[in-house]
Amino acid sequence: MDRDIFICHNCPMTRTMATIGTKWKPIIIYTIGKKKVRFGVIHAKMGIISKKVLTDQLRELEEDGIVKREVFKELPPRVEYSLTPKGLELLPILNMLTRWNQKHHGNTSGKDRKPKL
Amino acid sequence: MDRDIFICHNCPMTRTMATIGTKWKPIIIYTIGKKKVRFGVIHAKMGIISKKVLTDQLRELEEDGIVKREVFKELPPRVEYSLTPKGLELLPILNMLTRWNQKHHGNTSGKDRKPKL
DNA sequence: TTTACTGGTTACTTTATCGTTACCAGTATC
DNA sequence: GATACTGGTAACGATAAAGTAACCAGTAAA
Repeated sequence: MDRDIFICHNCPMTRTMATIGTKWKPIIIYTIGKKKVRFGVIHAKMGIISKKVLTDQLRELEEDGIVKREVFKELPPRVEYSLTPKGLELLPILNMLTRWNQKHHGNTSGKDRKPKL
Repeated sequence: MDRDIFICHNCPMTRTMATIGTKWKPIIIYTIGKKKVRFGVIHAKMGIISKKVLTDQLRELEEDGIVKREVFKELPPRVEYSLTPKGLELLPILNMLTRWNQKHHGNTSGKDRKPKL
């Protein structure tokens, strides 16, 4: 349901989660990093996301000004993605999150809540 | 499906998202903040999450050592939740995320991707 | 005796998100 | 002519996540 009136609706954390809080977006941003990468490379690196969902999420990230999409008029098509300045500001924050997780779990801890992928 | 072998599985960002990347967890952590709050207060402040899901998410956060749950032997029952030291380390990072969002959207921008709540 | 309170639990339903499959187009390669 | 390439799109199906509704228990209040 689409409720417009509730207490937490406009709290900053809720809005932030709406923008980048989906399952894949932080991982996509993290995968792109400071580079310019092609769609196929992102897809190969991420390995398990479907092409359809990756396309959808990249579109939303582009719409939100987090990711820049460059189309080269070639065949077969070549499209490169990179983070905008706005997107680049997220990287250190995401890195802090991953360092927090690593500090508390290490890289290969068996006790991690396993990703549902 | 539960796939055990893929490229991005053990990347730190994926593991981090598995731990706190669900829709509600960052908002719960943000709502608790530095205080000790009762279940009913968290629920009232968040406003739209169901009791069942709030209970479930708090349980997982407790299991992951992010949230501390204190039961007082009273009737009707009184349970207070607070962040553990591990959980408190997340707060500044979540605050950075919300500041990033506010910097780029402001508090009431109509252009935000609306939370699907 | 009935209602209210709190913080749950459970079975089932609904919604959101993700994935599958087939298709597209235009060049290059075989 | 068929296949391969890339980066998509669309319709449909599957799964995960969230929500609903009813229930629980034991005191207190009405």
